[in-house]
Amino acid sequence: MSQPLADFKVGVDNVIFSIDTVTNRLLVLLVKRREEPFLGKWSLPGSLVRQGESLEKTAYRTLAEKISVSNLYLEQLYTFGGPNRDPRESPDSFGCRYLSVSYFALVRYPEAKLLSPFNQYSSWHEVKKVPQLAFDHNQILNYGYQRLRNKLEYSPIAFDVLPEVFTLNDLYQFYSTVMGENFADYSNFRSRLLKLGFLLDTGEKTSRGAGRPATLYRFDAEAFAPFQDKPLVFI
Amino acid sequence: MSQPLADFKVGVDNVIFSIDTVTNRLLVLLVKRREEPFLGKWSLPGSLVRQGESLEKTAYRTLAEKISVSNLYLEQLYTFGGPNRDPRESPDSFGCRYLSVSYFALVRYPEAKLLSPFNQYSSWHEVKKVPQLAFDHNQILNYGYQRLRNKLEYSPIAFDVLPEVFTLNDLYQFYSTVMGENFADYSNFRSRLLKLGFLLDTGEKTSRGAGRPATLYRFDAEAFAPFQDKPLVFI
DNA sequence: ACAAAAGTGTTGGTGTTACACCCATGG
DNA sequence: CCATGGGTGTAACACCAACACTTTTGT
Repeated sequence: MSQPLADFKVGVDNVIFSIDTVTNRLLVLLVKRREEPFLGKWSLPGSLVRQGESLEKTAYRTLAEKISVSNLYLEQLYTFGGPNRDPRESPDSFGCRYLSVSYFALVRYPEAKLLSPFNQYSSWHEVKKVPQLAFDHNQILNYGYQRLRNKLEYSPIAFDVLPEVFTLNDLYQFYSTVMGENFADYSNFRSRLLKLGFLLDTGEKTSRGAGRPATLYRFDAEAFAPFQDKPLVFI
Repeated sequence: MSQPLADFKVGVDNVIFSIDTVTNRLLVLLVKRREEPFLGKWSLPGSLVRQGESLEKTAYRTLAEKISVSNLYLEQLYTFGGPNRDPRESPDSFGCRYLSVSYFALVRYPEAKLLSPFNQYSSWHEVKKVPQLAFDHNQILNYGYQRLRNKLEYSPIAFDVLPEVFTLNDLYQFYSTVMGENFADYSNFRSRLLKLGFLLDTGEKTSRGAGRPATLYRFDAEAFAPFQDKPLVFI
């Protein structure tokens, strides 16, 4: 205990993803900073942890302040806490460190309406075209993007965010939007997922414009259980 | 900013694994607590973050205080920070929260000698037989164990901790000690790894007692590159 | 010679890729 | 009747599990 300990303020920064299934774009929610440092720059939505509040609760609150969410997936990402990641922690500001516990979220796009008081300052950005962000937020975003792709390959998080019933094409669009160009061919994606057996045929069909009507499926969480941590699809 | 913010002390807890290749046991380093709370209980080695010190640096320092390490793998695991995880944070202790950023380490066993001043209070424990630990450390340990198995399947971390040159049997023992009973058969493990082509035959042989001498191999980091994030072995 | 350790091969089955093909509907 | 989107099938190939087998050493 010879060395002085660091004092910390702990904040939560959220990487909130959403998939616009109409234009097939992967989006991330950013807010424009209204104070120094980095005034006017885009940044990840974040907030400091309050008394008696768990980290996850802080993450959820931050999210709920920006958008109205009904369905989402949320998990911790990484903790960034090196000295000098925040310009405010210069020696004359009491040597206080800013620790950022980052969370990763996936929300249902059509329902994730931006709340009005923040409309001017927060908006969805296409992940491929995000500008330079405040602090080390570009790094956090990249880390989150990687995690998103991993999760999609191994976990059923897509079903947390797709409608109750969906077509196999919806699912395929969703996956290929996130995974990028060199994703598997539709017919193989299809047969692989159906063989796994956790997609229930509802019997209902839906017709979108021309073409044969598509079968609507439903995700069966119980039937999925055996596939925990096993890859669902390949690239 | 209506609600009061939480004050934090930030510590790092390490899950330090090691494989005893002689007895084929997976070990974790624990220290016996010498102060309240949980006086006398075993716990993960941890330390509070000092001024100007990065989280990773703290993790490394904590590790170096307990054992002399030359070769290791270190990565961040998870941040546990809910209220009430530490009994010290009761309302009469200023409502201060203890945040634990956990790190996961894999060290080379034969060289990881315990440093003398701590000998009485720290020791290696077989992972299968760890007692009840202080705080939420059992939870952290389990989380680390899961990560270890994942990492072994997807990353070449075994080679950070095996000697420069090793036999395929050494490698197999290493893997099956961590992965458990139902791990692949030796001959299949062998042919799979050799086919991948990042193990260089050194031409040298080694003889251990009776039996045919084993070829010594070396890990080739460059040849490994294409296999980033792809599974190396199967269960 | 024999046991022990190292290393090779075979076989049946399964998964994956890439592609061609059939089905149902709207205009 | 044809373009469009939905859905099925298949041949070639790579891979994996299990297990039997050969080779090389120490005693």
